[in-house]
Amino acid sequence: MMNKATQLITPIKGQDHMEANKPDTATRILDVAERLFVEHGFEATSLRMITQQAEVNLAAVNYHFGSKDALFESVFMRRIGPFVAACLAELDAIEQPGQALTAEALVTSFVRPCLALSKDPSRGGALFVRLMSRTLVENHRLLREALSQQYSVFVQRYSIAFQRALPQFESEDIAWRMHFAFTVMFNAFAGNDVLKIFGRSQVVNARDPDLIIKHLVPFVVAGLTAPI
Amino acid sequence: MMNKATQLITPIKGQDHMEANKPDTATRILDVAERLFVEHGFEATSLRMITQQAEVNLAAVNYHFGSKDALFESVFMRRIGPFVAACLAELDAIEQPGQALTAEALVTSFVRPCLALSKDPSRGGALFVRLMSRTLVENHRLLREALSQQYSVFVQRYSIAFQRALPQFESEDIAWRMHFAFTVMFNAFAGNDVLKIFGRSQVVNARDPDLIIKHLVPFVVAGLTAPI
DNA sequence: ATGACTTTCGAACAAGTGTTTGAAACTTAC
DNA sequence: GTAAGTTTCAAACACTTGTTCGAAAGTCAT
Repeated sequence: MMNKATQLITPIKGQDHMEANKPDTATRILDVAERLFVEHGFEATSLRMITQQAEVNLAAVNYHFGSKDALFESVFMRRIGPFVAACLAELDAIEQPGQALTAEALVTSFVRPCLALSKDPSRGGALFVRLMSRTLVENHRLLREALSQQYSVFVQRYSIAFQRALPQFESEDIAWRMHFAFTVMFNAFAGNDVLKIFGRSQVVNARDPDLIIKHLVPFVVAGLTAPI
Repeated sequence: MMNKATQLITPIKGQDHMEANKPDTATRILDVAERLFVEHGFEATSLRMITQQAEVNLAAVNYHFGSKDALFESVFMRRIGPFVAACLAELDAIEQPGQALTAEALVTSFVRPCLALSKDPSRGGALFVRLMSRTLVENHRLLREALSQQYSVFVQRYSIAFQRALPQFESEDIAWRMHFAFTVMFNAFAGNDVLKIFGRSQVVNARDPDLIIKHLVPFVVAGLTAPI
């Protein structure tokens, strides 16, 4: 099986006869798998669905990724790194020592990468946020442990930042409000419309990124800063 | 196959030799299925897992409910009716003509049935809210259509109520805020902790109903009533 | 006790699942 | 051109899935 080193080199290889700029086999599998995992969930997506739509052989998944579980991990890991990095970069920009740190700036620092993601199909578009929201409730055994160790810096950075931005509250209260804030932000970008389950929601386009931000930021900031 | 009429009568039947007050076969299936659907999701839960834990024969599911899809619908329908009724009753109580209608009262009218549910294992406990949050992202083909027609009254009642409680806002803004409010309320009671996916969350007991309400209500009310 | 239902049970069904294998095709370097 | 290495492919693997069926067991009114 192809190892990581060769995988990083292969993009430069031959591929002379341009066939509609068809991406790598592994990339095509990742793209299709990402979409299908979001649409139908992990369990309901079969490898045959993926390989057919990706126009690759069935065995290609196990050859390139090892197993279905490992494929899911690869799908997830391809996006999470850059996303977290983008958030931390935004944090760096607003955490300048002299500058005051507001809750709104913190909310925006998370919302902006979500917006950028939603508008850039080459980076998975809005799919990744939806994938995260699915992963959240599906409670994947593999990811929970793998991620919780690796990306705890994300929560730590935001926790410290929120402590600075909301010095009037105790840390337990802040933790709860962060919990609520990230919940609503994630689900808003994922387009999970709770009210649709009870009947036609009034929100006409719950997945329009600009509209989301316009309404989302004031809501979250107000919730975060409300007096206790 | 047993029809609905007989099903309503059967609870009165024999069952003389008390066997630890074991419930009906159909009820036992519903109870186990509800728990497993929440834990593992619809697709990842096999009929054999259900029938083994319920200590019934494999064919019992198809005999009593017809199919796995129909079983899921039954699991869901058993809870949704009483829950919606409880919310509407709360609404009735606070919508007295003379009385002023506040956003906080509306939030509480939804949160109280959630709390009652969480504390009453005989009605599914917190499981049902978690089931709803799973169903929400799993986007079940069956439920979306069945529910959207039947329970549109839920959304309509709350829409009208929120229009009354927040007359200073346009209906589009209210729709968005309702969208956010119900999103965070549902996920809070479902115990979906977004931050856990990135690392250890600071919220120690995100599933304690009383703690949820204490922190949730101020957050949501502030978000709903924030000036635009 | 008889007969009519209702419910349970074990066994089997066809279809779909993730994974493996070994040979073929392709690519690359000498 | 040859050989080594990489990638694709068709076929099969063992296994699980939801569903069906007919017989056995249980229930109940007469």
